[in-house]
Amino acid sequence: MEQEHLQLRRHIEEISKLTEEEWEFIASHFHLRRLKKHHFLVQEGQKVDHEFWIVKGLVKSYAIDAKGKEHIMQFGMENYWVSDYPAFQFKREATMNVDCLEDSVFFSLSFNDRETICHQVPAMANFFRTKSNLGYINLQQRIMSLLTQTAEERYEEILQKMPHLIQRVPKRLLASFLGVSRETLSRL
Amino acid sequence: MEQEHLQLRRHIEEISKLTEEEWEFIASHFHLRRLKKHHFLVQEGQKVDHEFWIVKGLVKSYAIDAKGKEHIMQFGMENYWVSDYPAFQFKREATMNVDCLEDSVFFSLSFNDRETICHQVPAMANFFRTKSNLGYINLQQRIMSLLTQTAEERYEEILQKMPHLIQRVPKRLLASFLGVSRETLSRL
DNA sequence: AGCAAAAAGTGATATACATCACATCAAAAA
DNA sequence: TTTTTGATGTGATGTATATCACTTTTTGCT
Repeated sequence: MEQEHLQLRRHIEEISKLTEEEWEFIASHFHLRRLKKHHFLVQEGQKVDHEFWIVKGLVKSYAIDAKGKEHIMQFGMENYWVSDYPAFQFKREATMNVDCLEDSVFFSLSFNDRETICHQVPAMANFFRTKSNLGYINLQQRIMSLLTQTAEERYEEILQKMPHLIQRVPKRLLASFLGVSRETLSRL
Repeated sequence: MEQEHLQLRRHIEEISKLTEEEWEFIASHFHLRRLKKHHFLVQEGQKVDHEFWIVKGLVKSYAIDAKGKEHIMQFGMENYWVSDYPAFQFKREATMNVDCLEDSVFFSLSFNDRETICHQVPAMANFFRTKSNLGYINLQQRIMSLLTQTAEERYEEILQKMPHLIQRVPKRLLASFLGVSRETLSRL
């Protein structure tokens, strides 16, 4: 089995153990893709049929507001799941973009294939359930930090909690993720 | 079958159909509870063994910051799921509170029972998976609104999208949910 | 290496919003 | 009903952060 598939299997089995048969079935629905820096996994206005799991590299998902300003929803690095989830879930056109900050390798999984997998392999329903729960908790914490903390406190916290990410991301984008202007961030 | 259980079954079957046998098994793990206004479902510092599904009434989940200010994570009304999810998931002590804004009736479900249900009844793993996905999307949208919109825009939006909720919640709490001071909200 | 483009730093100024203080009004409790 | 408590409104003032304009530094191309 190739390196990338092994990595995916390990990621899943951290939460749900699989039989060989289940794994074969699951793996057959994931498709390996590669994109260079600056290329898009999801583009605003287009259909979003897939979610993505990053094998290697770094992407960002973000929306552009009325004034043309970019607001970052998520950074996706190794072993992260990314998409424009509202569009993915409701089969609508993307309102977000997802593009590569680094040359990236990732698996893509279609909505229908994910549903098939979850209904055929109960362990996978539980895997995605758990992942979604953890993502939910993560977003709750981000909301709390937006409600309770100053720009400076949020910056300090992310420096502590995601030191590896920080080194791969320009401060301009970090500022956007934290909801601060790049000038203010630069003065902290 | 009592009214409350019927309501719960309908709620689940909007997403996943159940056999009679499955339903009986599931229902046996939910416990009906009642609390008056101002009483707590979850209290900061205590263990959080349960999540709750509101049958009737209204609750809020919130954290208190260093300065004693209350920040609302969520309002939970009829058919909403509520808990201190970080504490619930990781079996830690609550950092949030959940209390009743109105006299309330709700089901409680323990973490272990939820896991049991999800592993015994695959349809329920898919039910909770879907619910969690929808919750995740909801939180993403809230984050985007915190990053991109002014206090006024956020207020207008919630007035439009949740008119029924607005009428049951004092503006003071709405302000806290939106991340604005009550004085500012009053001037919008 | 040499040049263009992007990132980061910094001063001056503007502004959305918070905070404080107090008045009014409505609703629950005694 | 009277009293108390909580909710709401509003002025005066303060402050964190945005915005604009420009410079310096770093990175990526050719």
